[in-house]
Amino acid sequence: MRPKKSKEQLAELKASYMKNHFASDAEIARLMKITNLTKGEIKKWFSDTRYNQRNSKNSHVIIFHDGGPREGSSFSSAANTPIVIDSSDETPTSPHPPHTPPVKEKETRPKTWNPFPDFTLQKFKEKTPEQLVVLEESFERSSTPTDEELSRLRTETKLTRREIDAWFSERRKVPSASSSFPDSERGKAETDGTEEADSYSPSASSSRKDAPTPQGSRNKRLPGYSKKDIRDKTKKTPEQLHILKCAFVRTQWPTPEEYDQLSEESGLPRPYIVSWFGDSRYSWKNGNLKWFFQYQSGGVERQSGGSGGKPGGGRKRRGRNRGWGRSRSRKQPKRSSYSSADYNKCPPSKKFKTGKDILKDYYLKHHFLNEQDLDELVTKTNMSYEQVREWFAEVQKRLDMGADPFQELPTGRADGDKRGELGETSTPSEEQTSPGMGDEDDDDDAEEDDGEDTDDSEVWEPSRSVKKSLSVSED
DNA sequence: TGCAAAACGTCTCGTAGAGC
DNA sequence: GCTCTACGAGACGTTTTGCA
Repeated sequence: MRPKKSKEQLAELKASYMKNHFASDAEIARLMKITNLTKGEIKKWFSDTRYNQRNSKNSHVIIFHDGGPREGSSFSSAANTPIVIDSSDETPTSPHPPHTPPVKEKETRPKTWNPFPDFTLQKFKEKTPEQLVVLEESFERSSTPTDEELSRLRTETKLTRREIDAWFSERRKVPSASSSFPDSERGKAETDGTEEADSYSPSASSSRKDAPTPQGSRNKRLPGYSKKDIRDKTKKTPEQLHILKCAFVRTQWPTPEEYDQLSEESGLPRPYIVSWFGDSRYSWKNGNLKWFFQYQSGGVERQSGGSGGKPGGGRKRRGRNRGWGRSRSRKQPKRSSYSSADYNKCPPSKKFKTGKDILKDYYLKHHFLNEQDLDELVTKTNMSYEQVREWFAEVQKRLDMGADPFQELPTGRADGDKRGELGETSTPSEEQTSPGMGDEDDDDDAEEDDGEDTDDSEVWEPSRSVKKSLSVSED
């Protein structure tokens, strides 16, 4: 059961939303007091509301009546004022109401972590000693709370079901509270009034000294701990990193099952793994993932301390190819499936099909790139939009120069040639749209991808960044 | 049963710190 | 200075839930 927010809570949230679609810290603090919701819940509500309003059918003009769309409870005085919302969603500035300056979302975001002294616990979704007592008591009764119990816990602790679930999940990993939750740690947590107790789970219980602190979110800034302490606690071991890196080389978008599997394999909490993959993708996209090629080239086998092996020469693997924009209608992309054994052995790349031939065939047939066929080409070749365009541009260029247009053309990583041809000279941004596309089991995946991706190709569109770069290149 | 709200999972992106 | 890593924030699409 997911308890809905009460009318009063919604009214307050909506009233606040009316004033500003991006709640300030002060406003959130106020809402937290009034609504008894956590900061995360409030922010989530704002985020979802912005999103939903943009996507709603008549999102250009949103009117919150008193008490909201359904209920007629009291509401703020500003509630009768229509709000014009730009639903273009092209920039993060759109959700801002007219009376607020068009500040970019990223600019509104604090540059650094901003302490929130009065609401530290909520801010970090950390649990108070009282909450922990309730949770512990419940856990002692049953390690797997019923829905009823969850609801009760939620009511009592004011935590979200997700948080409670996560706590139980982590708590179950701990053999016993006494052994896993050292007094010193508990004392610290309690005296700090932080959720260190919450983090007692793997970090304190695991023999892996670097095992991080899980509990749903990976981010736990613990007052009383130095940043170094925190980083040390959350730092992954070389072995764990190796497992993750091997998995990353295989696929940059693991399935949920694979995340689970990796979590088991590495002993890391799942959220950490998900985050790590996200970070790695971002680094990869920006060309900052130096270890990637070492792993991909097979130069790293069973390493025991960071990346090693022979450098360079590897092909990037396709994870989620063609750039998966935020606006993409998101089915789960086709992802590789592999056994857990694969995680450790970083299987060597194998030869895969080339998208070059597809492009060549297309070119021979049409002699130019028809924009309408771009999606299809991207799908078939496992190349990015940019790469396809690049390929055609190169053909044209070579034709203009009177050279053989098909000799060693850049087909990107779809056929593994890009590394040696364009890849070495391409900028990270040039590579960003199709991380590691094509390669090894893409031989197989490519076939499957074609089918599945084609299904979603109707709704897929390149990410904003891709679109942007494309439009630039078009210019 | 259909709709709307809420929850959920995962994404990208920017940034800071640690280590080399 | 560079690379890697961790973290915070918000966006987005899907699923679940509650209610008329």
